[in-house]
Amino acid sequence: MTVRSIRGMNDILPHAVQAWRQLETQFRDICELHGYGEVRLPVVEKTELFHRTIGDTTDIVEKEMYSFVDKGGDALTLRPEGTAATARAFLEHNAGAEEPVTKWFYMGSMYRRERPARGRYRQFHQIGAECFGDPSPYADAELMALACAYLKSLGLHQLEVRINSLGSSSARTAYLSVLKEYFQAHRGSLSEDSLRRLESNPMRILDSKSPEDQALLAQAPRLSQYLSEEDTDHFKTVQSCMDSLGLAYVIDPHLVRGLDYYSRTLFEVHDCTDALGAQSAVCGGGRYDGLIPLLGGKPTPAVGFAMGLERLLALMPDSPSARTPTVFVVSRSPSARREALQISSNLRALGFSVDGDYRGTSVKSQMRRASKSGATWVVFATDGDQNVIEIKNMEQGEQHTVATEQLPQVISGQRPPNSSTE
RNA sequence: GUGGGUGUAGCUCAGGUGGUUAGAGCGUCUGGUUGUGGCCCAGAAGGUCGGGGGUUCAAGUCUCCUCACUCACCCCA
Repeated sequence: MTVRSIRGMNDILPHAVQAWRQLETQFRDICELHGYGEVRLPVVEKTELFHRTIGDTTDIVEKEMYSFVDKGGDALTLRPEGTAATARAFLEHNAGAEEPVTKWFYMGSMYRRERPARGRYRQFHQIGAECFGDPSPYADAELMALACAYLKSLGLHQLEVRINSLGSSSARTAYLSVLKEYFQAHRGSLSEDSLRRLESNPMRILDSKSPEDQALLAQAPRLSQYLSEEDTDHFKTVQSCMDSLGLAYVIDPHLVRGLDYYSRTLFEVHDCTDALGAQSAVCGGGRYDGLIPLLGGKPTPAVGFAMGLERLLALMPDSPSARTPTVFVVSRSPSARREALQISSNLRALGFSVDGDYRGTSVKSQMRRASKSGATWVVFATDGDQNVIEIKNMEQGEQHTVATEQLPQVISGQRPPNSSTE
């Protein structure tokens, strides 16, 4: 048996990389338009970082992390997400002391030992943006605007932005106990999954898909009733900002997060087509004013989001591979291959993209490859006179003999080929 | 993690009730007259039928296990 790649960890071949690059460069551009700077952080962190930020009871930490002990005895983990490390770096470099507001973005591979499915892999790629130091609702709105601008720039339109507010941690604690009480009182009619969630993560019951739970959910106490006046004002301002920016959204009272450090604004962007199946969320984010203190920093407001590139990719129309040379060098005979190599090298030094075929196959075969490559010019290499050279325009089918020294100008279109042999 | 579906050439797929050298299209390669592409034509290469056990005179076809992919759930972005 030949060695195969790890389950859930995929190769990305040249024809696909084109689309990946588009996703990445587009994100860089949009982030920089919004005043965000790129950070590049390690793929491996101390396991403790994720225990402290994500929490010990979540599925991610409990059973999905790639954790190991290295030869020095340190407990390390392949990062399962990007926010924890970004916050760690923010604190480690004391970035908050240099500037009042720190706006960073990142892109990279993340690792989670989940069961692979469409749009979900064990090595997957996320892009994300985090803003530290600004508690205002305007920061939330700007961040969502960034996310929307990015998705729009990719040509994705069938999307829905869902927002909700979790309120401050005190409001949420109060709500949580009421909610727990409510579900306890009706535990007989809860689905099996939700019964489990009642112990591990009661808020999660709110976004249960089980039909058995729906009736109960409709009557469940609303988080919005437990928000403080400041929380409510904050959320209202977020909404009015979205309105004035012309960004459509729906308020989803059942939108929740399992993690404790989230506060106030929460948002997700979902795909409305069925292209992703059950994995319809393409972007998730929100405010996490409680995160930095978990890492030992002083209270620092923060908002951020992350998107999975595999899911975005699944929504993108197929783009043609763009590895198209402008010149294809054809060797008239096997002995002309040395000259073909020389011509290619000279043209490449001038910045032309050049391909060729040195296998010594027939001219016909080389021409077929030249045609398939999409090159606009074929240059014929021969053993003979090196002062002139024959070239063929593959779009018009015209063949010309030009002085070798004029070749660069002709193929770049700066000088018309003067003589024609066909 | 739970439950379903699928797994045959590089790719997309055919291969009723088990029976001789496993097929097609696309792609690749070589040709179709003396050195030149895209269309067309011909030929060739390429498969231990995901892997391993079992039943059988005989298994791509039945059975068990295993691996991979995929869908739903779970979880998440």
